[in-house]
Amino acid sequence: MSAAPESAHLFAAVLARIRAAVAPFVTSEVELSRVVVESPRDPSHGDMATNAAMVLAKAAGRRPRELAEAIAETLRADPAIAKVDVAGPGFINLTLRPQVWGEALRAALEAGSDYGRSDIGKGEPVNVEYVSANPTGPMHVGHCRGAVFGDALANLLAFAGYKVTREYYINDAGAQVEILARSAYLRYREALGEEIGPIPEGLYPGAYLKPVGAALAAEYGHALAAMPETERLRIARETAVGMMMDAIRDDLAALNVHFDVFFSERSLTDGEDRVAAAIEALRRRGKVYEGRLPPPKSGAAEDWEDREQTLFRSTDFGDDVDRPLKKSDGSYTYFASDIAYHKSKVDRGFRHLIDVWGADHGGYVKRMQAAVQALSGGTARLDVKIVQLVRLLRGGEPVKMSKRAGEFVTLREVVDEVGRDAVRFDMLFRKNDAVLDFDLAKAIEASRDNPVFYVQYGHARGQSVFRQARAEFPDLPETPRERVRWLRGAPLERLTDPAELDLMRRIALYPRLVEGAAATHEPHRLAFYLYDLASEFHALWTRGKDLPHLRFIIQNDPETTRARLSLVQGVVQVLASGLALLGVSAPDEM
RNA sequence: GACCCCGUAGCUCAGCCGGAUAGAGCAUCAGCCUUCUAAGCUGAGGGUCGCAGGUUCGAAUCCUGCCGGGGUCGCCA
Repeated sequence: MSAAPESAHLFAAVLARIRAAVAPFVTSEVELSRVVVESPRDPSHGDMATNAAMVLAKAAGRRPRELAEAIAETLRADPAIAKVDVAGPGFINLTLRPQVWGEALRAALEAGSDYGRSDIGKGEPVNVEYVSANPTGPMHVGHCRGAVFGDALANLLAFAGYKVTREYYINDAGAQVEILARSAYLRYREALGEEIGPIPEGLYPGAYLKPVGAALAAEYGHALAAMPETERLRIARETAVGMMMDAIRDDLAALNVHFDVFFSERSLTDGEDRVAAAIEALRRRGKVYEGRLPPPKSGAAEDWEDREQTLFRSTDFGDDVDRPLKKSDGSYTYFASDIAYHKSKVDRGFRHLIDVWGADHGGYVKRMQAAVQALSGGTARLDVKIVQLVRLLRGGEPVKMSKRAGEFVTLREVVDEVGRDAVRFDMLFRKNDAVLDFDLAKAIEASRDNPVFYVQYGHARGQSVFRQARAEFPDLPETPRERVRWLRGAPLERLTDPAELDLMRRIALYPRLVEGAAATHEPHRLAFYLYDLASEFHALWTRGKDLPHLRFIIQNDPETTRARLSLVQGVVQVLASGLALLGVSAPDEM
């Protein structure tokens, strides 16, 4: 960054300089990792500030302010830094030379759609498992948030240099799928003309199984009914699961969500018993034993039966009680299957595991993390992201859903009504672990109230400036890459208005923001950043109304115009990049 | 009974690995349209960061306890 930053990542470049400057005072890497560089809230504190002196003071055995002065002295020699101040308890405030912001913008433009990409993941494999909805019916609106969250997180991680596998766990074993099979078989009889009457209690009543029955009838005619029960239920089950998964895949595609791997629970026990193998592996590590559990503390425990059972020692890893691996009938618990499934992830070489779960599974986090820790000998880490409940509203009023009557709003209905972009952005415009109100009426509103519109409109507005500019400069190219070439050499030092500098700073922040969002597994940060960026752009745009000299296109001043267009291009580019990571389109006009 | 999440302006929410005087939108009030999309923008008022301790140069942020709201618990997936 002597004159021009070698890295497009301005913050990383400055941090590297600070680290170099503090190197003589550092005694351990731990301290160094606490040194951060940030942009201060108060502009009078300069462009960037670091806590280095305060963090290192104790270990260096010097007073913070004194240490700060010493570090400041080194930094003053830096050609990219115009001014260094020591303030408050020991902050080191840096004012960068003005052209640094222009250089950062230039670097952003040259990087194009790769701006913000990083290699903090170092190509390491990371497995992101999300949705994993039971294949017993269509996706409902509750699945949206996890789907969108997982997808955006996977995008972010890939952009941050991880090798991402997007995975869906199909619960195609167990009691629910047996019910599905029976329900499908009933629909098959119905398709053959039999009068089946009301669907019996305990079976799935949904009409969505009628096509499954019809398909079975079309393929097997009356032959299916003549088969032994286990055989015909197997066929009914496989057909039903297959058709449900096709429907789920279609629904997910409507949301622009796609997976690399669909992992079948049944496959764990189909050939060799991999659940048994997983339990055995844990037993070898001394984490499985036969024992008794205390009775449950709450609820109606009338069917509680004190017996010896196979238990996983999850309390060794901070869980409250040890967890059963087998039911009283000898079959595996869901947890046991899940252990085998996560063992598969570890065995496939993943050390970074991320599971996206609904809030109702919150109680399972500890035991699953315990299992992964035990399975991997502590080498793999499982981060479980809980997505909280979504409350579906229309104009502020809750949308009525009656589970008993089988009336639930499907994912497809919501996407069809408000569009994929609104669903995705709104679901991400909130921390994952806080409940979210999703208002169908607001989601399609074209106003500042509606964040997705506001951000997309920022992009469209930027593009419209270029359409307008083409009237003035007929040779202005359309594609981003050629546009950047056309803008090369523009006098960016003419961008001096506070609103322009704000935007340049915001653009320079993008790579750091992406890294942070990826590292903390928090896509919502990106959504908020884009909102802020769009807001600053709208503000600048409108200033041109009052102050014509601030307009992007200046009639007889092609060079200033090129500088301004460079800024607009930066905005457009970052908005497009960020929206793409969130899986939201960036329209050229609205 | 235990565990998880939440508690920040009247409302909805941000607050990055602890940083300097806690931010935005809505709502309220006062303004801005012969001009690149007013589908927008500018400004003002408004907060004991649930409460009480602790950790330290420094706490909305970390720890402990309480209060309030939501969720989960069992060989159900």
